[in-house]
Amino acid sequence: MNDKTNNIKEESYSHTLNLPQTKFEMKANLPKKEPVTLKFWEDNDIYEKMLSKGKKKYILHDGPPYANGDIHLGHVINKVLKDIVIKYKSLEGYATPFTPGWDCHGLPIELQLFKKLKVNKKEELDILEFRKKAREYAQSYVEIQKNQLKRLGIMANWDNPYVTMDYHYQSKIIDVFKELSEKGYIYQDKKPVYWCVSCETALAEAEVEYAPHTSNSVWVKFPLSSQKDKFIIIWTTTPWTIPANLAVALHPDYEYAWVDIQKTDDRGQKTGTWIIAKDLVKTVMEQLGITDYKITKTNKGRELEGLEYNHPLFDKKGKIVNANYVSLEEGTGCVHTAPGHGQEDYLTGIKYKLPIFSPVNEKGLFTDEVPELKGKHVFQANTYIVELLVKVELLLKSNKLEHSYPHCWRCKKPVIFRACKQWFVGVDRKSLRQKAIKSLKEVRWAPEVSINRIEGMLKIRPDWCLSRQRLWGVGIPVVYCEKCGKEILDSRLMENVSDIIKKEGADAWFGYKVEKFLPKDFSCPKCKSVQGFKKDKDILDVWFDSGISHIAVLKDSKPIKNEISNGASNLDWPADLYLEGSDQHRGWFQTSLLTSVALYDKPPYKAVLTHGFVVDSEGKKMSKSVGNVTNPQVIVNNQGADILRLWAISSDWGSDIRIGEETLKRCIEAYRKLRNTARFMLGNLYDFQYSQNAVGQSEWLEIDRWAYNRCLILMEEVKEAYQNFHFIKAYQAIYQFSNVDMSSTYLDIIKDRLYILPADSLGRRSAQTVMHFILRTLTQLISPFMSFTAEEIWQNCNFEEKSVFLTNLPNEQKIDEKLEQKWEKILKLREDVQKALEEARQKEIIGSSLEAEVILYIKDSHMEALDVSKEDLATIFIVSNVELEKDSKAKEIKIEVKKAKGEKCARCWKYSQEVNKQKEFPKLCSRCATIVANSHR
RNA sequence: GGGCCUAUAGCUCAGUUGGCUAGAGCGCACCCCUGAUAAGGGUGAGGUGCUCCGUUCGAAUCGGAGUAGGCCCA
Repeated sequence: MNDKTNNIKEESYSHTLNLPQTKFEMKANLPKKEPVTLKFWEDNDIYEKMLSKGKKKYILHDGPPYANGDIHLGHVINKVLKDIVIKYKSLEGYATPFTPGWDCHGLPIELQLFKKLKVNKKEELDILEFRKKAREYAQSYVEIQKNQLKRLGIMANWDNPYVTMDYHYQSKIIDVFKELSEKGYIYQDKKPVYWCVSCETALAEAEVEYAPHTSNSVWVKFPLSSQKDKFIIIWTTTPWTIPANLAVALHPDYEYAWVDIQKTDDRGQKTGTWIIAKDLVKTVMEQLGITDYKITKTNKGRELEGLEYNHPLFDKKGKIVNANYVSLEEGTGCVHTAPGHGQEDYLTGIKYKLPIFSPVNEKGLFTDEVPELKGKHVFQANTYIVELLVKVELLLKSNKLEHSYPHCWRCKKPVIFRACKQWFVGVDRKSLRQKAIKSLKEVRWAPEVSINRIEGMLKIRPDWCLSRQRLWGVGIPVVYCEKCGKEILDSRLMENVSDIIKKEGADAWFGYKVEKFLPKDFSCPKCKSVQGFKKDKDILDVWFDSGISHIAVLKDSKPIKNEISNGASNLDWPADLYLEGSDQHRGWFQTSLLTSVALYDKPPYKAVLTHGFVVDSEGKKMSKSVGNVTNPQVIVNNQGADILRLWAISSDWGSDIRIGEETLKRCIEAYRKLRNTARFMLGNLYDFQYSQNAVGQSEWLEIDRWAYNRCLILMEEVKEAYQNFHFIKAYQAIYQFSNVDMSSTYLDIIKDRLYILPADSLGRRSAQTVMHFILRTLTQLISPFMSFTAEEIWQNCNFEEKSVFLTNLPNEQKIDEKLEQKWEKILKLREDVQKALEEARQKEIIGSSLEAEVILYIKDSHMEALDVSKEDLATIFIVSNVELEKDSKAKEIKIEVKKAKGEKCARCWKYSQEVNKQKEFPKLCSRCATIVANSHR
């Protein structure tokens, strides 16, 4: 060892400093650490204990995701936002029992199973066997999704979620159906559905696929009733629906022409005056090969509304109606309307109170409602109807047309629209619609404009069709009299059904014979028959299942691990908050509202928050085919759940939420910054025990009081942001506090005190006391979103409570406005000084700021206003010396930067003229010399 | 096609009732530090405020038209 290295060793005073020490690693390694934290929460029942700390309750009612598939980012944003609300409310001292749910019945699961089991016709199935498999399938996804959600750090009543296929829940569904029925909301009517005549089954939208199909397209004259030789001309590709024609729809705003056909052809068919949309006259005439015609007048569609015509085939009348969906893309602008055979036709039928006429049975054969065609198959009937039309001289033209047409996904045969009897909730019964709309005002909507959306939808929504011709769901508890066909809504019967389902599940309805459910002395209310009843075969719409969750879950809640949570886990009705994606305006928000207003006259929620959808970095929706889907599991496994949670809170839920590479990069950077700031504080608290080392507030140094004050201000900001559901604002405030107020200002300034001063000195303990408070508060404030990391911080510091989630935010303290104002000025001055320092650095006068001496030339009047000693200013600027000079010419303050006098102290690195002037520690300034000397004794 | 909504720096967001050269943090560039070190500090450069038209003394902010995108319908 030569002299030089020996010297350096002697000159190094690092070992005499209080440098930070912590086991809290800089590198997060979240994918590895998070599971450990999860286990900690689980082993210590942290969630259950968390519930027991508050008396006031805050109920966020979970909207049930569908039990199929893996968790995607939509689930993530939704559940993380919920978790943030809950954890924050808990910090405020509320008990926040949160019971997650799953929607388990319904078509998607059926379809998955059909694929898996290679089933062709559902009639081939043993229904109970199938339902058993469906239950297993749903259960398996409940477990899969539950684990994925748990992994995200969502705290909830995971051991006892609500699943809509629970026997208890299923029986509740029947109970609500019964209550609605008793109040007169439930009725039966017909409605068209896709129907495969080959499979003899109703098909859902998702079971229909479009394929080319050749149809008979026909142009037909419908004679007006009151005016001779005047006709309205329709065009259709499904002649077989003409027998069910009840109306012809015109667009109210389009011009319709009365066209005189001049030339009489051989068959005498192309004569008279025809009504056709004006813009289509030319096209239609060309299609029909007519050259000689004249438009005599025109009318708006709305002016023709109500005109009557004679049905072309049968002795009945139809009328002209208006509909906005009428287009001029093809046909004549006059749309043949058969309410029993089309979705739009149906709605028009409802609007004009037309019967939903559908004279076709399940095999596709005409019924005796049309005697002329009885027994004929609809597809074969096409030709026959064309012949009939020719016979009555009303057919203008017929040809083959290939177009896209719905086909059955299983047998690949073309499907038809056929009206079936279905059960409905009458939205206009007992003013339900008006009451529901009125009740919207009692709810706090976030964002506020979302009330427009649900109100708009509520205003135009049709009656709620509850029947689904499916297998996997809760049966409709209704029977029919076989003798007279009467449908029977009977409360006693429904009670029986509910009781049995509660014990055995909804399979019972399908498994037992009808007699099992009939009450004593049951008879048909119409024909008084006492035997011969059959069950309704349909199941309830799954939206009904989830729409009653506020009843099944909130009104009828089951406590969890009661001995720990002290009963606080019981839920309350109505919920404080519903929080779902914006698609639920049509879905769950609405179905929940309707059931609630119908039964209890008020909404099931006090507030509703609607968030946008997750889209890619360009704002486009994610889709497998485009290949822009981000998989949350990948992020969790590579970066950690806290990164995703950070992304969730740093996004504005009010509109679409973007995610992309850069977004995630920014989240990771932000995460590191927050983590490191916390790490620094942890490291500097290694020798601090609050009970032994804390300094009373009155003894704190001023800058410590400032930092404390800033932290109080932050809490206020965060609190207000949360009250407004403005999570991102809370996050940004926290982040900036950590970054600006702490990392680059306060922590940088107090390093000197922390490192240099004796461990137990007032200056150091004062800083630590405040830092302890700030770290504690900051950790609490990030815990709703950076839950894993917050817990990790907590476990690395000697705070009293077992977990950050068992704490409350500190009581409200008075904010020192005066101090804040004063320091605003000081920090502005600091900024200016830093600019001056940078200039000096560019000129190579200084490198580190401690190499500088700063001279402030201050106008006389400002001298007192500054109210800080030059020693404090030097500390605040992190320079070696500050001199204050009065200067009457200075505008306010002029800043000059010089190379600091003296030499660098080997210990504190400040420049001082005292260095090299002492015997014992020549390389040190007097402050350090004293400290080192004392520590040697 | 209809209803509702969104559009401010590379990213995430602020911008009260229309009013000073449109802000913040991050990122980026450059510099410093090497006792928070795969860290920390400083300075700086970035914006046709989606486009066009209009109201106004004055518009990111109000009105109209359009473009792009989202959700829900059709």
